[in-house]
Amino acid sequence: MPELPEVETVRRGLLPVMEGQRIAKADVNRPDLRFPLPLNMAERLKGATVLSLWRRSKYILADLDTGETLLIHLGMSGRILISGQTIGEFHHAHPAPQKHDHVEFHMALGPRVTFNDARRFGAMDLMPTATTHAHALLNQLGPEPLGNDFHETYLTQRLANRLTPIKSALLDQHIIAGLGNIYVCEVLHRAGVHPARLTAETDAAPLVPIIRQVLQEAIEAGGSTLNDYRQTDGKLGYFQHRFKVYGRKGEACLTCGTPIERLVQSGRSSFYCPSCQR
DNA sequence: ATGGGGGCCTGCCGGC
DNA sequence: TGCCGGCAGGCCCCCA
Repeated sequence: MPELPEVETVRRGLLPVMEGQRIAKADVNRPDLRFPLPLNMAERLKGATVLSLWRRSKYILADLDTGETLLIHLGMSGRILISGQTIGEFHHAHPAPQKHDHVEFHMALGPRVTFNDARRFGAMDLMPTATTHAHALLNQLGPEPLGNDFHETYLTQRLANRLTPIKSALLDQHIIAGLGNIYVCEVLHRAGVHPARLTAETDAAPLVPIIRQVLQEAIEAGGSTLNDYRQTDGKLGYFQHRFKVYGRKGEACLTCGTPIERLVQSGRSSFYCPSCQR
C-alpha cells in the first residue's frame, strides 16, 4: 500500500511518540526483511534518542543522537502499530504479539512501536547521519513531487524523447520519488491521459499540478483519519480513501459513467476510464 | 542507456 | 472443506 501520502501519514502518527524520545530497547525478531537488517541493530538503537523524524519519498528516516540515522521502508505490506499511548482519556494497551511483528521499539516513556510486515518487502537500515543522502536506496531518487525541484520544466525535460508509457514513467522513482501504482492511476484519470500513452506524445506540464493536488488531498485525508485510527486501534499506514479508478474495474466512471477498465503494464494493473482518458 | 520481465514473500479471495 | 490460480499499494536485478 504505502505510497508517499501513506508514508507521510505514518510519519506524522509516529512524531508524538518518537521525536525527541528515547528508545529504551529495540527487539529485533529476525535477521532480515527484504535485506539483512543492520549488524547489531538492537544494540545500536538501545538508549538512542530520536532527534528528528523525516521522510524522503517512501522512506521514513530517524536521525539519532548516536550519530546514526535509522531508515524504514514499509514495502507493500508493512504496517506500524503504536500501543501504550494515551490520547485524551483513551489508552491503548499493549496487544498480544502478532505474526510478522519483526521489529519493536520500546520507547522510554512507555509507548511501543511495532513494525509488522507479512511479505517482508520492507527494509530497515542504519547509517551515519552525515552519509544519509549517499545511501544506495536514496541517492538515485528523483525530486519530491511536493518540493520545489519538481516543476513543469523538469518533468517536460525528463519525459521528452522517451519511448515508454506514461504510466511506467510516473512509477519510475528516478523521475519522481513517491508515486506508486494507485496514485499514478488516479493522476492519469484526473489528467485525462490514457496510461498507455507514450511519454513523448504526452503534454507533461499539466501533470505537475495534478500530481501535487492528488498527493496533497491524500495526505489531508490521511491526516484527518489519523486521530480516528490512533483512537481506535493504533494502526498506522492504512486509511480509507475513495479512489476514482484504482480497484474499480467494471464500475462506473464517476465522471462519465463508462465502465472502468483494467490493463496490465509491466506486470502492474492500470485502471482507467476508456472514455475520459485518451 | 533504457525498458521489460522475473523474483522476492505471505495472505486473501473466488472458483471448482 | 480443500486446493489452486490470480492478485496485492515496492523495488532490485538481469537481460536484450
